[in-house]
Amino acid sequence: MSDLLGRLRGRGWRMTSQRRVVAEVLDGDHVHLTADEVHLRAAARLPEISRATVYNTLGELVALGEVLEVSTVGRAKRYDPNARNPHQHLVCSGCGTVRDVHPVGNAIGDLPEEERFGFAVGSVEITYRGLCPGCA
Amino acid sequence: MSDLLGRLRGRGWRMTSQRRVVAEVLDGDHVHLTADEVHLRAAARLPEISRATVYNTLGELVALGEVLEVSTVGRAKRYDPNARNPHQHLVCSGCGTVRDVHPVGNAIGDLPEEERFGFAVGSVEITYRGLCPGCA
DNA sequence: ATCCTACGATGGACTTCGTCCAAGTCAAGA
DNA sequence: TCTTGACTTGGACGAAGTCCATCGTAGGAT
Repeated sequence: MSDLLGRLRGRGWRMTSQRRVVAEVLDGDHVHLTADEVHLRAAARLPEISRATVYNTLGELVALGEVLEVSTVGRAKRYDPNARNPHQHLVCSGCGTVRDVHPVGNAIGDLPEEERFGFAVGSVEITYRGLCPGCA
Repeated sequence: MSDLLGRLRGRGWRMTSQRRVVAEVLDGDHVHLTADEVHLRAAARLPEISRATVYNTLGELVALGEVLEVSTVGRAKRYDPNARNPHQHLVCSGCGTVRDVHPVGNAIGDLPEEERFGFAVGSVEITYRGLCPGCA
């Protein structure tokens, strides 16, 4: 993530203060913010930034593959900047905390041909659920 | 699913025409309706049924473990009545269609101890993504 | 069979999350 | 520095879902 700005510039992204701030907010490991949290933190540095811009920028980062959308049942989407490091998620059923994890094995390979129904399977998302030490 | 009504009655559910209709709509394999679709189909049989009742009933069925919520990024939740038969999902990135699938292997076992961060991991959800034959 | 009452249904307002759009602004190449 | 088209803005809009006061009724009690 540290050189995200450089990579984006290399892809012809017009660099604006808004985009810089959003990218800076999405920095680090185990960061899983909602769009609203991103907006809140971005607004701390750039008070007049609009919600629409945050949504636009997050959408572009997702399209560029720099950020992943994490689906959390029933809640707002979360954005995970750790897209360049393939990983899965471990979610606490109590408090909703999310950790990045790295299971071994090949989950796509585990899906038999006759279970694919002609789909071109491109990716797999795995979500482990359980109680974190604090909630147990 | 066929004896869902009996099981529910056995748990002390008050049986109403609305609940019966919702339960009947959620019948069969590979059924993954959104709340709105459930409402639409229920209303075909019971025109005055309200959206709130459909949401309430779906929520109760989920709480009772008779129905699963399937999270689909960016779209409405879908409800899967096949909860008693453990399975995973294959989702079309184009049209959102969902199929039940049964991967081989042991996904929970694939998560190394040092990647569990002290969590008591109880379940795992796997979502395969790709394009269905129609969308490819 | 009928009566009672607590549980369930209703529908409309409200909230949350997200998208769209027309107008204004500005990064960066000429 | 000038120009221009890409970017930002904020408010309206929309979809999905929740809440709540009120009404209706399933099913036990009589």
